[in-house]
Amino acid sequence: MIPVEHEFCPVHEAIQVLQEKWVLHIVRSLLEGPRGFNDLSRSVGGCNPATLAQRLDRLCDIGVVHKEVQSVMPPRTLYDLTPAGHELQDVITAIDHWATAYLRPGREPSHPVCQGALPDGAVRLT
Amino acid sequence: MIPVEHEFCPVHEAIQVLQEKWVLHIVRSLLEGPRGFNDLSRSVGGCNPATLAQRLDRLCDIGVVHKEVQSVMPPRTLYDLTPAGHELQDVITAIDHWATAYLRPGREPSHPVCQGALPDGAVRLT
DNA sequence: CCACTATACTTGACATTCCAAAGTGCTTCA
DNA sequence: TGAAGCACTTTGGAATGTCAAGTATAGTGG
Repeated sequence: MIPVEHEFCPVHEAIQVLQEKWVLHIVRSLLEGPRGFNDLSRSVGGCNPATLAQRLDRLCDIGVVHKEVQSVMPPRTLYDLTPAGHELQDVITAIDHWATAYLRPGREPSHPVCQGALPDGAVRLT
Repeated sequence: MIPVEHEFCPVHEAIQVLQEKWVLHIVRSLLEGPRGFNDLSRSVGGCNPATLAQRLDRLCDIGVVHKEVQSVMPPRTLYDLTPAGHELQDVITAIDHWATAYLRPGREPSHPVCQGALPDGAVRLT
């Protein structure tokens, strides 16, 4: 049940964090292993560095991501998930299951090529 | 594993949809049962009508939400989840588990009042 | 019967957020 | 020697989200 206004609701807070643009993508990438900034940027796909830096800062503050600066000049940094971050695996997995079951590409998906059979009630993207 | 660029990745698409502002909140509200527009707006909490209308349109197109207009004037509408929408319960549940385990309110959370014990690696909001 | 609330939105002006592009100083590889 | 990679930051414009007000009609309380 959703708590009434003015009560603290963990789920509400979690959604606030996870719905920020790129956050889920970032977590998903980091679940595959620690990465540097540019590497992460590529594997996330399409996030500009300004936004990415801001998201990473936030995720550090929150305690989901750990940032390890190996050298400042030349710059070399590693971003990794904290234990709390790793626990988001279940969320990503749930999304994965839902997506593969119900998501179909529309006429012009952002990342073309598709395969697999579609179940009843499949969903089309636009 | 995250597919390489230019391949269709259902998870990527799902994240794109779910990360849109208010979408997860909307789904969460509708999981509790069908609602009218204003009612939904209240239970979502803080989403303005313009954005809400747009999100609902999108979710309809995608096939996650069903809109039933009962009367146009005076206006009376019901929004409900489709079967595909209901399957998002698992995603919300996963977020719920993570949130209650790892999310702590910071010094000034948006919805105050908190309770429960905090595990190792708990996360603080800002 | 009259004021008041509620419904589902839309509109237009404003605020916030996001993005693409370019640049930084230094190292490594060709 | 020169090009590319690293981790970002800065900048101005573009997209996105928000706020307030307004619409036509029915139901409710006094």
